[in-house]
Amino acid sequence: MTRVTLAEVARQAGVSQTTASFVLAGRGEEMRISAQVEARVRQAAHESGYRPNVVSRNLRTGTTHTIGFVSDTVATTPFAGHLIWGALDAAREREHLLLIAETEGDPDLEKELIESMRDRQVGGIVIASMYTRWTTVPKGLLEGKSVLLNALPSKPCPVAAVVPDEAEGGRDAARTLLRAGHTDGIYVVGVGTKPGQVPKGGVAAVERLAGIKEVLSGAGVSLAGGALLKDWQPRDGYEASLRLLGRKPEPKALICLNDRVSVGAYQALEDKGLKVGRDVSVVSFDDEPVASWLRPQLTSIAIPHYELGRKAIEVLLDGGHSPPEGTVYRVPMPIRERESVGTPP
Amino acid sequence: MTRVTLAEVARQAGVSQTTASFVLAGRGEEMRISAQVEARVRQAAHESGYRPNVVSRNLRTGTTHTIGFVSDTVATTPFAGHLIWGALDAAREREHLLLIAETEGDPDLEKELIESMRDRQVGGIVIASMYTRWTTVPKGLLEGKSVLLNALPSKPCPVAAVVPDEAEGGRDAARTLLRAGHTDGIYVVGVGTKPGQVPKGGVAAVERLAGIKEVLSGAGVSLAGGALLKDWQPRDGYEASLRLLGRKPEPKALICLNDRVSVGAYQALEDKGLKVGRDVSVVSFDDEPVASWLRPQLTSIAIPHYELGRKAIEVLLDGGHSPPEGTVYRVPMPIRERESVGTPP
DNA sequence: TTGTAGGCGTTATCAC
DNA sequence: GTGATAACGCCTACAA
Repeated sequence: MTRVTLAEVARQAGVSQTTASFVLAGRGEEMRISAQVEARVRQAAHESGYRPNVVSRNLRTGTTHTIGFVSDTVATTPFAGHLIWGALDAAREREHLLLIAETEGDPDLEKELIESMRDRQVGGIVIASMYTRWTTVPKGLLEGKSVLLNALPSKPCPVAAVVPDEAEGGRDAARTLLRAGHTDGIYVVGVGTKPGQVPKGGVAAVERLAGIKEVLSGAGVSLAGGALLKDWQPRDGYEASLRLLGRKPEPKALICLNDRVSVGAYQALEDKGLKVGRDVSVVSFDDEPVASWLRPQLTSIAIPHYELGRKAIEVLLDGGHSPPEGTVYRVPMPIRERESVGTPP
Repeated sequence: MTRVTLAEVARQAGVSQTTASFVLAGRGEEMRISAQVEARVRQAAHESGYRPNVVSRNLRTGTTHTIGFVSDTVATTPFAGHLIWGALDAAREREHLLLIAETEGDPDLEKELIESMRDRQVGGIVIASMYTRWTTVPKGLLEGKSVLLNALPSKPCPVAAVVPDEAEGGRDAARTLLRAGHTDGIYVVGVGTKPGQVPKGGVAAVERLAGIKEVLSGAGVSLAGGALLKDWQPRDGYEASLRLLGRKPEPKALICLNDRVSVGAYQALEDKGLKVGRDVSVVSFDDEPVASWLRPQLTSIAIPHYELGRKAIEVLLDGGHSPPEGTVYRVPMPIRERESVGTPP
C-alpha cells in the first residue's frame, strides 16, 4: 500500500540511489553502469513494484508534463467534447495529461482557475470556448504559454488562436449551391443580410456570411435575403423558414447556419408540401449526427472539433516560437455532401 | 516571469520562512503571530505577486487535490460529456481539479493511464464508461481509492459503482403507458423479448427490459414482442419498426430503447401514414436534444449524466467508508413527459 | 563505474 | 511569538 521509493530500491539492490536513478532513467548505458548492477536494480524495482513519485520529480525538474484545459463549458456541449478528445490525443502523443476545468462563463472563476493551474506548474494552458467567439483574454494568461481554442481575442494580443476556417466554410456552402446550378432564390437562415443583423459574439455567423457573399457575388449571384434568429434552435429555424417560404423570389435554396436550424427548415418545408433537394435545396453547418438522420440526409459543413483540439496542443507544445505569437490558425471545415442539395427545378 | 518563492516573501518582510508560511496558511492567529508581522508578510506576498508552488506543497503534504478521470471514450460521446461536467462541479466544490484521459477501450492503455495517475499522486480515480456496461476492473485499480462510473464490475469486487437506475427507468416507461390506458400491442424496439436476445455488454437493455416486464406483468399485461437490433441507430430503429408494424397484434405502443431508435421509429410510422401519439404511442430513453426536436415531441426517460458524474466524485471524496465498499449507487432517471404518448385508439 | 551531497519549495517539529 | 532545521522523493554536478 505504501509506495516504494527509489532509496528503497537502491538499498535492496545494494547500490546507491544515484545508480538506481540512472538505471531506471534509462541512462545506465550512458553512465556505463555494469550489466550486473543494472540487472540487480531492475529486478529490485520490479520485485518491489517501484513506481516513481511524479510529484517529486516535477518539483525537481520543474516540468509537470501537464497541460491545463480551461473551457467555458466545453465538456458540457454535445460535440464540443471532441475538442477535448483531439487535445487529449495530441497531448498523450507528447506524454502529457490534461488538467481540466470549466468556468461556465464566469470571468472571475476563469482567472482563478488559470492561476490555479499555473500554481500547479502546468506546461501551458488552453482556453477553449464552446462556440467560436470573440473573447477578452484574461490578464493572467500572458504569464506563461497559452492558446485560445475556438476563440479569437477581441483586441490584438500576443496569444495564438485556433479556430475553424468559417469564411472558407461559407465559401464552400456557396460553391456547392452554384455547382448544382442555383442562381437565385438563395436565402440564409440564421442571420439577416444587412449589416448588423448578426447575433452578437457570433464569429461563425459573421464569417460564414462573408464567405457566402464573396463566392456568390464572384459568380454574379446575389443573396435573395436572410432571417436573423433569436437563437439557432429547431423552433427558430422552423418559424423563420416558414416566413421565408412566403417571400419573393421564391426560395430555391436555404443556407442554414447550423443543423438545428436545418431541422426546423425541414419541418417547415414538409408543412408546405415541399421536397428537400428537389423543390428546395438545403446546405447546413456543423454536421451534428442529426444531419445524417434526416431524410433526405443533410449536406453540412462540419466543425472540425477533433482537429481543433489537436492543433491547440500542437501549437502549445511544439510551437517552436518561430511563428509570430498572436498567429491565428484556421482549421479547414470539411464539407459532407449528402442528399439535400439538388438541381433547382 | 520567474516565480516568487516563500523564502523571498519572508526575506522581503524581514521574517523567517516559517513565520511567512504560518501567516499565508491562515494559521497566524493560531500561532499568535503579531498583527504587525502578519500585515508585513501579507503585504510582501501581495506586492511581489507571490503564488505558492503547489507541486512543492504536494510533495510535502502528499495530497494533490486532484482526481483522475479515466474514461473509455466519454469526452467523445455527445452527452456523456455531462458526466465530466457533473464530476467537474462536484470536484471544484471540494477544491479538486480533474486530470483526464481516455483509453479508447484499450485495456493496456487503461492500466498504463491508471498507473500514470497514481504516480501523480491523485486522490482517487474515476473509471468512466460511455454507455452503462459491465467491465472487468483493472487490477491496479484496487491500490487506491476508486469508483466505477456508468459501469458495473463483472465480478464482485470491492470498488463502488455509480450507474443510472435503469430498471426503475424501465418501470417508469411501462407505467407511463399503463397510465395512458395501453394494455396490448406494446412492443420493445431494441431488444428481443426472449432470453439472450440482448446486445452484449448492454446493462441498459437488460435492466430496462426487466423493469418494463415487471410493471407490465404486475398489471396483468404482457409485451407483444420486440426487435433485437444490431445497433441502436435511426436506421436500425426504422427498419425494425417497419417490420414490427406488420405484426399482430397491431402495435399500439413502441418502447424504443433510445432516442435514435425513436427517430427511426417516427420515420417508419410516418411512412405508414400513422400518427405518433394518436395511432401509436412512443416512449423512449436517453432524452437527447433530438427528443424535443421531433414532432410530436418525444416522451423520454433521461440518463442523468450530470448527476452521475457528481455522485462519483461524492462517493470518492466524501465516502466516509461507512457504506460497504462494492456498493452500487443507482441514480434515478427522470422522465420527461411530452407528446408522444396518448390514449390508445 | 559508483557514491556523496545539495537542492527544488513547501510544511512541520522543535527549540529559544 | 519567532526562527533554525529537517524532511517529502527525486535528479544531478561533482568527487572518488
